Parts: sequence; C-alpha cells; structure tokens
Amino acid sequence: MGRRSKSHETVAAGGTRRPTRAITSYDVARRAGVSQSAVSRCFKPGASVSRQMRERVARVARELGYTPNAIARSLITRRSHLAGVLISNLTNLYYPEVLSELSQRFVHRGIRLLLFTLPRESDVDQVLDQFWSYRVDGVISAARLSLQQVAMFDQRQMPLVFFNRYLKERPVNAVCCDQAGGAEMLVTRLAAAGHRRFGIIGGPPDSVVGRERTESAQARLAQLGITAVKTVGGNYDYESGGRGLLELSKAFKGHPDAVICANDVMALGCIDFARTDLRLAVPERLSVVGFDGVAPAGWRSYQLTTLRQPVQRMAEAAVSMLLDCIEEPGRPPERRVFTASLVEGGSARLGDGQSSGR
Amino acid sequence: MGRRSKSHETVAAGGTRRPTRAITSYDVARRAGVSQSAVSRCFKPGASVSRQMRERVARVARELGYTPNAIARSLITRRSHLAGVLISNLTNLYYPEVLSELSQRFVHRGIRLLLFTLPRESDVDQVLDQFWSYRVDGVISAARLSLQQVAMFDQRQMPLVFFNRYLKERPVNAVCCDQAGGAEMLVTRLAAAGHRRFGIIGGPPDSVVGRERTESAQARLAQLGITAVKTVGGNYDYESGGRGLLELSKAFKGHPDAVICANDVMALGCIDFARTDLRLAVPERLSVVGFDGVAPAGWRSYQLTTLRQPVQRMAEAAVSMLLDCIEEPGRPPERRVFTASLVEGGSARLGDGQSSGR
DNA sequence: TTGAAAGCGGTACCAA
DNA sequence: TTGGTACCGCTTTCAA
Repeated sequence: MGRRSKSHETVAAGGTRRPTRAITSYDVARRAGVSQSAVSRCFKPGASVSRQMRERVARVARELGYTPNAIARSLITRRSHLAGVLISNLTNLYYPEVLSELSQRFVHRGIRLLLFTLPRESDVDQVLDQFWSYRVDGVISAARLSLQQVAMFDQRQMPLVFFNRYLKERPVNAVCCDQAGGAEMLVTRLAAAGHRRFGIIGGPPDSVVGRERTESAQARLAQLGITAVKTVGGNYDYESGGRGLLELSKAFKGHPDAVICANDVMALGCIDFARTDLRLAVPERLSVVGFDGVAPAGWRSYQLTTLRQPVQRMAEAAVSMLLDCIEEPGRPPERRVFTASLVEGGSARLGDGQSSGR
Repeated sequence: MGRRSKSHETVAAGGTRRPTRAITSYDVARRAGVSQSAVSRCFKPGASVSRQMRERVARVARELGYTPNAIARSLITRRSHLAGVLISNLTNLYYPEVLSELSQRFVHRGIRLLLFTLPRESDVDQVLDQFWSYRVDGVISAARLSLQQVAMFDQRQMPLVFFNRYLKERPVNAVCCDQAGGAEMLVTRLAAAGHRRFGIIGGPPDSVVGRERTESAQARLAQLGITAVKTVGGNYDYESGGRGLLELSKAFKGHPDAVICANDVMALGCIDFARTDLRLAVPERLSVVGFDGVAPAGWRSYQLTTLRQPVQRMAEAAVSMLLDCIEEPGRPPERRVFTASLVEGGSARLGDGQSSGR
C-alpha cells in the first residue's frame, strides 16, 4: 500500500480523537472500496471513468461531505484559478461598478477573485508580494504600477492586464477607454455652442486617466484658439467640485462659461455649489460636464452631461484578455481601446452638434 | 538524499528547458549550500536560526527572486489566510463602503479577501462550494443564508460572521445595526412634528434588513395610533423611490405628509420625483427620510435626513469577530449590535426632538 | 542550530 | 477503465 494509507488508518484506528481533519479523497476511497486515484478522476470533468464507479464515488462523497481541496489541486496543476484584482479606492463610485462586473465575469468562468484595495499607492509592493506567494493565475490592475513593478510581472511570467491605465514607456496589456477623443469632442461641442471661458477641475496628481482627460481638453481648447482657460486641481470627490468652482470663479473674477470636471462626482459637487452657493443656473449660465457615467449622474437633480464608459464591455474585455494571457503565456501585449459615449444630459449647453468641428 | 532532490537535480541538469517552474525553497537551499528545511525556517518569524544562516538565505532568496508558496504552506498548516466575503449586489451603494472597509482591515491583519458577489440569491450554493474547496479560514456574509446553508458551516467547522443579517431561528455570529430602534425613533420624531399621513417604501421582499426597517416603523406608527399608513414595495434603487411615491400618492389620493424609505437611494429618488414631477417642496410639504447614510445622501441637493450606520466600526467588529472565531473554534455565537446615528439633514421636518416620546 | 525525512491532499503518468 | 506511485513546495517532528 501507499505511504499514506498507513497514517490514515492510524487516524481511523485512533478513533476517539475528534475529527478536526477534513474529509479527503482517501477517506472516500477507503469507504467506497476503490483507489484514491479513482476518486480523483471522478472529480475531473473529462476523465475516463465507468458510470458505476462515478456513481459509487459520488454517493460516498456526498455521504461524507467531501469536497476536493482546491489548494492541494493547484499545488500540482500550478493553476490556482485565482485572479488578483488591484483597485486603488472603492469610494470612487466608479470602481464598485467595475469590481462588480469583473466579479461576475470571473465567477462565470470558474475563477475566484482575490481583492486588494489600496489606501495609498505606496502599499502596492506589499500587495504584489501577496500575488507572488498566492500564485494567482493573473492580475487585473485598476491601479497604477511603476515600470519596475510591471517588470516583476513578466519576470515571473505573471499575466497582467491594466484596466483604464497603461504605460507610455512600454507595451502592456490594457483595456482602456479613449479619454482624449471624448474630451476633445466635448470641448468642440461646448465651443461650438458659444462657451468662451473654460474652467477645468482636474483629478489627483497621480491619476493618469485624470491627466489624460484634462490635458486633451486643454489641447483642444488651444487648438480652437480659446485662451480663457483656467485649471485647478481636484481630488475626485464631491467637495473638490465645489472647491474647484470657487477657485475658478476667483481666477476668472466672475465665473467661467463652462466647467470640465475630470470625473462625475466632482461635476455633481460643482453643480450643487453653483446652484446653491453661487446661485448660478446650470446649464443656463454655467455648463458643467463630467466623465464616467456613474449612476448618480443620471439622477433627476443633475442629469449630468457626461462621457459614459462602457464598463460592462470593458470588464468583459479585461477578463477575457487575462484568460487569453493565461492560456497562451508568450502572447504579445495588446491594448483594447473603447469609446466613451456622450450622455447629453442637461447640465451643459451643447448646441446642435452640427457646427464646425475638427 | 531526499526523494525530491534527485528530480530537482535532473531539472537543473536538463538545462535548456525554459524555466517555467517558479523558484522553490530547494533552489535557494542548493544555491546557499544549506538544507531546504533551513530555508523554510528562515521565512518563519519566530524560528530558531542563526544570524548568519538567516542572512545567507535572505541574500540568495533575494538574488533568485524567491517568494514562499503560500498554497503549499497552507496545505500543511491548514490555514489559508484567506477569508471569503459574500455580498449580494455591489450596486447598492452601501456595500462598496462595507467592502472597502473590510478589505482594509483584512489586509492589515495579513488576510486575503476572496470576493463573491451574487447576482441572484440562488447562486449561493455554488459559491459555498468554492468556500469549501478553497478552505478559506472563515466567511463574512452580507447576504442572506438559509438555515441549511448555515448548518453546513458549522458542520464543517467553518467560522461564519453575518454582516447586518442574522437568523431568528438560531444563534449565529453577527454584526448588526439596530434598525428597529432607529426606525422607531424616526417615526416618533416625525409624528411629534405633526406628520399624520405616512408612506413607507420598503426594500425587496428578500431583504431582512429592509423588512425590519419597515416593520418597526409600522409598529411604532400603530403604537402612536396613526392609521393613515400605506406601504409599497421597492427595490432599493433610485427608480423605486419615484415609483413608490407615485403609488403612495395614488393610494392617498393626494400625497402623504412623510415618506420613510428603506434605504437612502430610494429616498433620493423619492425626493427628486417629488420636487421635479409632483412639484412638491421637500421638506416643506413632504418629509422624506432614509436609512444607511451613504455619501450622496449628504450632497447639497439632498441633505437627506437619514440614519447613518457606523460602517467602519461595524467592519472592524466583523473582522475581529471572525478572527476570534478562527482562533478559538468552539466559541459560542455572539451578536454585536451597533446603533445608527440620526443625521438630521434637511429633508424632513423633525421638530425640536423634545416632544412626547415612547 | 541544523539536516533528514515524513507528510499535507491532490494530479498525472504508467502498467495492468 | 483501474490502481500504484511519484511528485507539487512547503512545514514539522526528530536526531545529530
């Protein structure tokens, strides 16, 4: 007999000890009077097992409450069926949607989601260690990683897909939304509708997406010859929107015609501040636009004019891209760029959209 | 030599094959000229290892990029350092906060979070299987589980802590927020302020928390002798709030004086519908209150009167309760009940709060 | 303090 | 189709 049947029998003989040990395939095998490998095969989908063997084992397994140990399995198969997900902060209102979508898709494909939220960017390194030690099959990151950090991934041949970020310095797998095109289009429409004085409320300094949004807007404004443009910093939260508008109003010694906010939540804060504190009608006297298309942007009080990201399709793309990378390790990096769709809403005067353009 | 050193040497001799295998403690041991067990000990906090051994191994490990395999470790220690988290739907706006808090606390304690979101309650059984097979150390559930499902947990001696739910039928570990007390207090204040016709917009049928909120409100209303009370169903989403108010208005052939919504998001929908569609001033002609204390409830457009749950403290309690259960398996179930705090806001006329009470 | 050896609970290959 | 056996990569006695 094998090396372990002895010890298992010992335990069985020990009798009185309380059964803190979980049921194993050996227990099922002994009780069913078959070999342990047979039990293992019965739990493998396409295995060659006779019908009676399968039934016999299934019955005993059910009686004993046996569930295969995924930990042990992944030790030898080198597939943990675990995917790591890295998200900077869940309070962003946009991320919960992303996370929810990712989670559904993964479950659907038999993959478990190991979640890591980052209070601060500096904690990334700790988290990466967890990925290495848990031997996750791959990682989706909605947080920024340094070049060095990314290098560690391919050094370990660990599949990595970025969600809404990427690296300029080198090609990486990424699912993105075209922020630049959307921002330019927004600016074009706003300018065509007669806005001349533009305020921009940016995201936090370390947000690549935010910078992309604001810089594209600025570039397009410059292109159109509009020079009355002020930019202030923001933090992606509701308060930033109001604070930003206040700063802009001071800078303009009046108020801008239009405010472009780097995300929806700031835009909502901006609208509320305009209406409540500055007594400025939106959109009549002030146009406000945002980015993301989160749920509250659509609420009646706001009806925000915004660029909605196709979160569902992006999540689907990210998950399937990650799985492709896992299946085919040598795969060259790919970048899939989705287009945001304009939600016209009612917080900005956009004109008819037919005017002169690019 | 051991049974495996042979095979490891073979691989090393094989040479040309690409190193798809990750670095193991054997690789480090060979390179450092020490035993594998020594390497293992060097990565165990309180182990008895000489300083030079520790340094030597650490150096080689760094050179080789070695990270201990947590999978293999947990196979023998029977501790995965994985906690399962079960959440019904992340779109609820309240759950992302909870999840974020839980995640932080777990990371803090060296525990990884295995996330499961449920599109439908019926999927619970599948998810449970995952818990069993991944041998998570414990589970926090913010989703409802049946008596049978809970029974499977203690059958497997798997620690379980409910978040904001519990079972009437039997004691379980749970961290809750006192919905009933809060609801009664709200009703009392509203009644004292002169409201007589009450509308209630409930949660989905399977939400225990929602039922508790509405039933307590109803009970208190009955106690106060107020009979003009109508209840309609809701779905916890924004639209439910508007739809609910519409239904209530029909039922009352006019409109209620106050609407109690089973969560904040419905309350916000209710306010918007009242103001925009019914042209009813809130709070002057209609008082609206909610439950939860989510971020948008505090936005200037709403300033919702609501009962805020102490999410952070509750998350902390849930995590530490779970860890306690893991440390001390036989521990009898405990229920920790937190109190919601009234956010007076500006969406309801509450009077001075000094009036006659219970 | 160090090393040898026996598992943890599976999978996979091989011969029967 | 079935059973025997060698691992996966680590922890943990037990001697030395």
